[in-house]
Amino acid sequence: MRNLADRIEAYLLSLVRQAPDGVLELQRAELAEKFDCVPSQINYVLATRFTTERGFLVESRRGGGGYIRISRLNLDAGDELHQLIHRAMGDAMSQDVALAYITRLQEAGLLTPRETALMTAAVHREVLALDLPARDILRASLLRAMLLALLRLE
Amino acid sequence: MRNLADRIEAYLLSLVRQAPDGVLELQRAELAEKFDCVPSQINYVLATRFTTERGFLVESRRGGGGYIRISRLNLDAGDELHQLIHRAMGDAMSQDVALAYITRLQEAGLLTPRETALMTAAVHREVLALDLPARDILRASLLRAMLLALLRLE
DNA sequence: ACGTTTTTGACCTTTTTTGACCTTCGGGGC
DNA sequence: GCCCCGAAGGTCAAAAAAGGTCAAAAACGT
Repeated sequence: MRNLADRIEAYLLSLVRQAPDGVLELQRAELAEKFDCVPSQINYVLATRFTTERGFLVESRRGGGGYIRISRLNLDAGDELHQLIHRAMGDAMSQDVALAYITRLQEAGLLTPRETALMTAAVHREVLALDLPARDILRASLLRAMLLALLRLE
Repeated sequence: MRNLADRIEAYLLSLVRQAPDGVLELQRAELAEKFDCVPSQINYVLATRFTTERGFLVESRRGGGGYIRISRLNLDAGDELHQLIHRAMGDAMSQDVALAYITRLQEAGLLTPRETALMTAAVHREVLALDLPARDILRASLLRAMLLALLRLE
């Protein structure tokens, strides 16, 4: 295989596939050791290959007993959400647009009334008290994170 | 399990759950002995895991016949939610404290798993990408807005 | 030759573990 | 009653154990 990053990707991919619940946990230093590379190479692979766009979730913890966890998102179920998050949504969003998305998701039966209320409240401009270019960026980040969280539960 | 602190936490948690009235009493030295660690490790676990935000009260007594007592506080009525929003919640909140509250509300049956996931995601520091005094203020405002929104639906 | 992707390394942050030293309480002896 | 002693538990900071970030250098593709 061509390069280190690709080899590490292939290795991790095979481990994730083998994992019964699609969840893989490992130590960064150990993996770096195995491939005889610097630890930050692992971060590079994770950042470029195991993105949410490709259907992965990466979490980690520092300190004694730290780890990196890679899980596969269950994509079939929430495909509509996934599309929305990665294609339609830009990295800045006005309140109106955000509310329109939320409403649409509720109408599609993807959000309960309580969930809709929650998200609607979160996205309001008085809550996100920032000046304007920043506020719209924060709103997009917030909405994306919340939708991603739902995707992860499927 | 990954590390000592997590193992001790799990052990204590299981004992507290088993205790009929949610009160557990133990000797620090004995527990340290059981896990083969220094006694102050126990204090570390208590300080980081059995906090009031997570719904625990820890008391202790020194000297002969000394002990450590862990009790679970309960958060039942929606009335508690009011309290949380108006009083307990200052105008700035760290991620840890926010997560602790959200977890407690879920445990009290006031939030569904999806609502918990939504709020948990919203409150994360990578999502709220601001510098520090501002981030904690925004987080408090966001959490308050989301909880109020749920309260209004009742 | 130029832009893009990969590789590397220096430096940073978070979390846990450990140990030296301190405080409080109860009981015995005076 | 007062003092001392041993039996608890408490505090704090250093060391250790992870993982993260960022930008420069190298390699690659066209």
